[in-house]
Amino acid sequence: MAQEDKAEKVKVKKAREAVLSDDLSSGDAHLKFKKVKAKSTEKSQRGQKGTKQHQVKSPKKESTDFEIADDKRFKEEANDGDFMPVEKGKKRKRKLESVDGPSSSTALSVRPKKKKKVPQDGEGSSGPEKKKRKSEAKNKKVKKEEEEHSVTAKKAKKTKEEIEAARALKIKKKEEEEQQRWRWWEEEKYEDGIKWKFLEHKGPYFPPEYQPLPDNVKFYYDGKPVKLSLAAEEVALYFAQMLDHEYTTKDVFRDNFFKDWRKEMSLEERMLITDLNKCDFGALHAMHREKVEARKNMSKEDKLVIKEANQKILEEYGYCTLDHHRERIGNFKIEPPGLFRGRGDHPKQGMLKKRIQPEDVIINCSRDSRIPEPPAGHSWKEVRHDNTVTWLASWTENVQGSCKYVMLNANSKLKGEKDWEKYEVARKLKTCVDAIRAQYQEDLKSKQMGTRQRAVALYFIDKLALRAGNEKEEGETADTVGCCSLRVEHITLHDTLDGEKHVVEFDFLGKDCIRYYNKVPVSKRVFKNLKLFMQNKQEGDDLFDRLNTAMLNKHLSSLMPGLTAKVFRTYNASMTLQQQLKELSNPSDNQAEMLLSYNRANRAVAVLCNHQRAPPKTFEQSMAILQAKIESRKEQLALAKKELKQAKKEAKGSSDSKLLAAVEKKKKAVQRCEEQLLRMEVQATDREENKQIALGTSKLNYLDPRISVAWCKNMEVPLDKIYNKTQRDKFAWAIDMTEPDFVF
DNA sequence: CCGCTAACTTAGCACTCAGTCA
DNA sequence: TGACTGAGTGCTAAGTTAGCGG
Repeated sequence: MAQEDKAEKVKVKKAREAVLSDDLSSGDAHLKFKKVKAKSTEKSQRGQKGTKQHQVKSPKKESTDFEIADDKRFKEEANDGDFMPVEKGKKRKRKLESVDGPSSSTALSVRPKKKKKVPQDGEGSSGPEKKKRKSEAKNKKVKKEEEEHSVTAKKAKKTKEEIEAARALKIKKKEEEEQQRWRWWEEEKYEDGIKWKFLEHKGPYFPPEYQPLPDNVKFYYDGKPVKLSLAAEEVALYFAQMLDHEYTTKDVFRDNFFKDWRKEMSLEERMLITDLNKCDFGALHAMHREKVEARKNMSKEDKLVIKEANQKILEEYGYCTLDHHRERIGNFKIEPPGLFRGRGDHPKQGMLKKRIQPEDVIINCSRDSRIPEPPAGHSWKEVRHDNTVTWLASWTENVQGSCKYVMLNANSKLKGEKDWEKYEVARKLKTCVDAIRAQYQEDLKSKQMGTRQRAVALYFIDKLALRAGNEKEEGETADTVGCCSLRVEHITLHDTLDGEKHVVEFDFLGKDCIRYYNKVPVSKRVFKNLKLFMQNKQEGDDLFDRLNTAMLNKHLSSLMPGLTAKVFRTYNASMTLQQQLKELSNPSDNQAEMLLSYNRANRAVAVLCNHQRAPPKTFEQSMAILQAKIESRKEQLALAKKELKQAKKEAKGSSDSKLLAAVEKKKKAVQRCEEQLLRMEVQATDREENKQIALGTSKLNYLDPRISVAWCKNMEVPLDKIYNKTQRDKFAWAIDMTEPDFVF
């Protein structure tokens, strides 16, 4: 009944309708004002270094282009109207905490192992396994061929045949896959809110049970060995496993861990173990390291065994049947227990993330499907049949109290359709963005403070691609902000800076504690408004005290159905890509140059969206190596030039063909050297530019794949140079439907 | 109106693996 | 031949948004 009832109650989905038709009813989001939360001010060390890319005077082409283009859009207007005074929000005092780099995570589960030893190309093997073996066999053969020059002709021929066979099989496999692909984008869409009609799966896969410590591995407290209860021992091991990591030294982490650990202890243990500093996890830690080491050094056979076992698990739990089609599940494994690692300065870091039992899990599937069996001796929390949602299983996580879901893979219909829809909404914004921009420019003069704040916020969201910025509960998460939650300490106003007028300097931690640092010249009107918003406020006060995301989004949805703050990010990202591709790519370029242009366009978007990454650990090192290569190449070039000169001198006046040939040879050597040097230098700059910019996120989430597909078609660049297999699967809909004349 | 949270997208980092290099 | 490395993949935290119920 849940299914039917809920289906009936389903409200009109604006975004969806926006895709399909133009007559849309707007949503009925409620206005809301939350109590302003106090927040901490300290900045993370993390972003400090890597923020050049956002500066106004950036030397990089891509980062300035957007701003120049933008500045044309935003015409300066004079004179401000008068309006209501600023109401000061009530704020609590903030606590000061230092922030450290992001935390990392270490999977506890056994991972698939690499498979080196390849059995004979078996006719018996099947599925993906077969393909892999074939290709591995192929590689092996190629190597062999190179190594052994003396192999008999017969043997060489056979090898070639095998390579040919492997290639043919690969192509065949590809075709098969293509034929099996569910071309859902050619089908009619379901009525609103219905996500599926039939759903069957095996339930989530649970991590293995805890294996107690062997007797010879002991935990010591205050110098004395203590045999811990199973529950306490398990949690102790979580901590011991992380001992190499920096955050086990942090007070917050240690305190949280110790508090939660004590909850798992027996009464006696709790009485005895009262000080974390007296705990010695050394033996546990050593055991863990040994295990890791042993796993690394496992024989190929054993690794293969593990790999095959994982393959089996994937086959059994990794897929579901959705409306007659087999679809891959994204995260079918229940998250293993461990210690919570938040990002940045998270107040809950170190807390125990508990083991999820089947009794915690809600299953969602068709009533008429084979209901998944809970593990032996267990039962599900609930089995429901709700086809208005896309998840197959869910549970509540204990640290933050939020829901976790098992959902489908990105290449599934459910995800693909939603993605497509997202880009269609963004494209629709294109048709009314001028009007919206004009409107908020006008709103900058409004008599209503709220309206002015909304206008300025919208200006930031549009121009700088900031996130909406929901309020967050203090003490629950790290102190990060987005547009609506900006506080006065996050911006600095400069009447003039570096020769530019009305510059706003942003410096705050955004999602994932990634620092956003940017200096932006804004219009005089925006600047004056900001000054006004900051009047009589102090650190910790909200910049937009009359605005929140609900109000903003409500307003946006009245301007265009389906429009929300994040649509601007999608829209501006995709527009930037399209623009940059047009600007940078030259049809006469070769493929390498084409790809460089694509990457640069991609990079422009990543910079706009502030997608950063930690510089690779070996970055400096590998950069030094490259630099050394460049140097040695330079020397080679100098030498080659010298030799050329010498050869010329020798050949001068002579008509000896040998000498002339030598000159030609030297000339070519110089040329080759120059080319190689240039290529290396380009590579070096490219790598340097990319040092802390992550291209993947924008490619995966913000760039309409049809732009890239059309570009590839137009420029005759093979698509797999741009998208890897996973990405091609995810964007199958776009690859299939896009014509070269596609315009975002 | 308000607070809460379900549901879904977006995000960066850790780890693996295949190919390459010394 | 082992060490190294970059691309690809997995993991799960951290956002956004809509909708519900009091």
